[in-house]
Amino acid sequence: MKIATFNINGVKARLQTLLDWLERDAPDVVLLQEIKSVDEGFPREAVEDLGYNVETHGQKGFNGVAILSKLPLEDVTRGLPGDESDEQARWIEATVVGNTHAVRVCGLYLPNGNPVEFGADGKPLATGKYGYKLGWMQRLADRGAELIASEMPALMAGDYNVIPQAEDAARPEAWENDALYLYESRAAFRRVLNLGFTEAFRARVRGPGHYSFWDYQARSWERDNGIRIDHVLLTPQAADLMTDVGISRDERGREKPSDHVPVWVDLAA
DNA sequence: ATGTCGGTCCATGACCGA
Repeated sequence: MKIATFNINGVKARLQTLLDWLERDAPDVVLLQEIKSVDEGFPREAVEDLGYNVETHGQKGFNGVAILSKLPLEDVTRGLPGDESDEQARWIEATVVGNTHAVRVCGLYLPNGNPVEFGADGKPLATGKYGYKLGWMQRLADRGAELIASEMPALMAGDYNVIPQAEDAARPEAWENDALYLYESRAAFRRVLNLGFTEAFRARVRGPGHYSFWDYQARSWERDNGIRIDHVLLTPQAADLMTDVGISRDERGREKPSDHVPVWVDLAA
């Protein structure tokens, strides 16, 4: 069961790019972020024609997540629990019924968190967009703890908007005061890992030079000025099933690319 | 280099978010 996460930066503007990739790569399950579309606007038929079931959690203009699956989906839920007042569409989960296992998959688009406000002491304040990010990450940890406790094969994958370590940025010094790399963001990410999750890519690959995002600006792709912010976190029962993992870097060099590329895992499920 | 995209809207470019 090949499961990929992909921030496509607008499903309508990226439809041909998405369809070409789906045909070429044939993932069984796709967790999409930043569809930037309401549910009714999602190009459902074009994706269904390639053999996918489609479940969306859309929002007008911004955010929006979706699950595409060649395998049956059950028990779909939308929205990250823990704050009824949160109206941003950043979380969707479902159970994928595989040949040998059922896998709970959670697709997430973690808040960017910029701009950050700093206090007189120079320390970041947990206010505004950065406060929303940190609060969202606490709710993520709460949901993650439930998944760990379930003792089921499960994963949480998506655009985490967190650079976990210096080696995950071509120029870490450029991100020092950015919400993607501030200590509190990385600490919150590590708290989620410490619940018992395996970060799929780093379970297999070490060292610098592995990125999942290159900004459209300043010739970032041409200079390989990237960051690794799209991650797949596996419960122990899912990690035991992992047979392969990768980042589809080449997608960034194609026609009309997203600024992110797919990150994928293969599970023996 | 305030650099590039995608989306929205009382649009024909300004703004917002990333």
